[in-house]
Amino acid sequence: METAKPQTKNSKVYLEIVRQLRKMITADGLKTGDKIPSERELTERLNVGRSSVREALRALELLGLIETRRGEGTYIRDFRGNQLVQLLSTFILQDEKAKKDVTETKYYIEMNCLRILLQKGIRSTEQLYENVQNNNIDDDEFFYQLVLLADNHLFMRIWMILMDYYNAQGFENQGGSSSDYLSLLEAIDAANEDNVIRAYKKLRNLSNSC
Amino acid sequence: METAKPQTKNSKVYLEIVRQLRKMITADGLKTGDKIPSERELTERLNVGRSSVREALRALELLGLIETRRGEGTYIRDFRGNQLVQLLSTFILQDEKAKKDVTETKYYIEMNCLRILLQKGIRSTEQLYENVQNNNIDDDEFFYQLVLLADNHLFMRIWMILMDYYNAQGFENQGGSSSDYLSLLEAIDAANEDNVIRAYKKLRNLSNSC
DNA sequence: CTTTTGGCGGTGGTCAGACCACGCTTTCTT
DNA sequence: AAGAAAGCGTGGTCTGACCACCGCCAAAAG
Repeated sequence: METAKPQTKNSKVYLEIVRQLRKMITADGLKTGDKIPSERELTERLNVGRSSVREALRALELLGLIETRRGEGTYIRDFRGNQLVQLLSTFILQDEKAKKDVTETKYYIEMNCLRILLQKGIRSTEQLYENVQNNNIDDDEFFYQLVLLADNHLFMRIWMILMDYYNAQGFENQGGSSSDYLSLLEAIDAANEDNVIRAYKKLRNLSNSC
Repeated sequence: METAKPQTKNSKVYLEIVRQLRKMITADGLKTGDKIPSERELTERLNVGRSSVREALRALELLGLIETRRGEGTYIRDFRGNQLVQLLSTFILQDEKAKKDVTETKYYIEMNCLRILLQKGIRSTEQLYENVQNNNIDDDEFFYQLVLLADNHLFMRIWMILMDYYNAQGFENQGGSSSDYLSLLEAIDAANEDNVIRAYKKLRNLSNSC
């Protein structure tokens, strides 16, 4: 019989349940879309009250990590941090410094991915060129593709979160002209790091220093 | 009498409470550190059950937006845009591929911070030189100081998480000789980006490409 | 008088039980 | 066989109870 009673006096039951849940997920190899045990079953298995189980589940739900369907059950969700970010940004993202950090971080992550592309010898895709040439450019989509190409799951996750934050702040639309995007793609395929960074900075209207 | 009963059939009470809470905070101009009404008072004011209030509060707590102190109350928390990353990462970093990404990401983040230092014209501290000269070098501590200098809270959080994972995975010991660290510091103070990156890569035993 | 201490009220933490709303499956009716 | 109804399991919500903890203040001790 496992129990989710907190080991230390400070920790709370619902946090312990979150941990147990995570453990359970990895142990059973549960994936996106899979069902997790019902609230009442968790209550029994973890030997805690149902309200505590619900506190844990509601918290995870607000985070977008799980999804609950009344009358059916609770399922693991594909995280696309939407609601969460909107919530957070309107809530506490008043801090000006935090906003700057978001922008700065997003830009640096994007540059990282560009550098990774060069290092790994990855080239742009036809798709990207087509969108640029058709003047059909969505900045988020454009960089989503690039970050995806970099093939670093972690950067992808971080970037998506930052993108959501960035957009949630109601900034004026980013990005430059389609020629800027084209220059970037060409620099990538030419495998010239300096030009890539230069093109990126022009696209983002960043100063040339550094 | 206001009520937090969901307007539509789909929404849940605890989500409505979150919204009301947000409204309440902006309306009353509450800031970081301020106290919000007690659970029982919210129960009355919003005309809902206490368990629903708690579900909302627990969710916000897990998000790091509020802080609860038993016997005292619930307070708005100093939120610097990232508790989020902390939590998400523990859920995201499960698959094997991600582990390889950890190293790559950590290194890139560190390089980002170095570049930020140059761009912002920040120099190394005496402390850093002393530690290096005394041969008293802890790699984590060394880069912690540098990342701190970069003054980007988001990068700091991400880096700390990555550091934890990196160390937890029992990777071979990082870091080079003290002369490598010294070269890096000198390159920073010379504000020469190429040399900084070169010094960093030597320190980390990375290839020169890219 | 000052200091200590004990109790009281308020707060969060947890549990148990009850009831409702909903989706699905099975069974019964037609 | 097709449709309708009942039953079961699930999440959603509320209530009331009890505990642990904190801060305050009056009463007791010095």
